[in-house]
Amino acid sequence: MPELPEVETIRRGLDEKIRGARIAAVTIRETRLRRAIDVGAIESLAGRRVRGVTRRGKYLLVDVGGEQTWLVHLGMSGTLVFASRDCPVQPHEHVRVEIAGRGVLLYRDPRRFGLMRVGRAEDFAELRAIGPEPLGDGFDGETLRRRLRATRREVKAALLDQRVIAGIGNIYANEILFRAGVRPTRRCQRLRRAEIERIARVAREVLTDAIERRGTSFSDYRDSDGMPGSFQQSLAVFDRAGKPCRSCGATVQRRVHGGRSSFYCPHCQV
DNA sequence: ATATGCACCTGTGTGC
DNA sequence: TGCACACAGGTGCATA
Repeated sequence: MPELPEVETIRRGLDEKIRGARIAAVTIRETRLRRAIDVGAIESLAGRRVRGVTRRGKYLLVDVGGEQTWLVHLGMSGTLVFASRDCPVQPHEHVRVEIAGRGVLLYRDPRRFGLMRVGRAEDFAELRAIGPEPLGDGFDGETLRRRLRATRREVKAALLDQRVIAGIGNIYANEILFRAGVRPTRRCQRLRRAEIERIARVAREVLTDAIERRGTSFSDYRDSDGMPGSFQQSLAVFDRAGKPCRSCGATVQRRVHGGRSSFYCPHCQV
């Protein structure tokens, strides 16, 4: 579910709520995520103090000092919601982290595609190959061009590949390509330099706008306050098959590639 | 290298 | 109302 804007929204909320606080206790109710939770490792968070919360792609990194970091990926349906200390156990609440004097942090994940572990940040294999941050300093058309020109893949598949660029998922890949005027099926090698420049530029625009709107709550995404985002109101093509393009009125198309839906305007996107 | 299919799970919406 | 089925924001693996 959550892509870069949703994870970033959660990061900002959490950083504000738990930075500087001590972790009082950890309760694990369900270990069966995508990979089984290492109970001992997660329980070792108890007693540590939160230094800050950062993000890499769709991963959250909670620095708890002593060279240790709590790594969390929310998968498709994960949420990290901050609640009061007396909050009753919620459905699909797999992990509860008590933050001394502040409240509790609930990790909920109905589909259990998420992941969490504790270790040294530089040892996390899943972070090693992640591509550049689209909102990072120095990300531009040239950065993206270098990573796309060598491949014959369809451009949407490349944007979804976390090794090519960090944090983009199915919603934002579709929205970025719409705003850039490029069809999802275009081959990377055949893209004009100006098109790649546009993709890089609108990627930053779309992701920035979406963070301002606190993410897309197309069904069940919630931020760390349990509140939905509002970027779904700004979606141009995602989940709008059969509806008129907001720009030209042509009918938005849906196609499936590699098991994932692509949405595009046949008139606005070339 | 790349494409495809599937697997991991639960929940929701749709059509019959 | 019940049931079957399609589909969902992610990732990783096996296979061709």
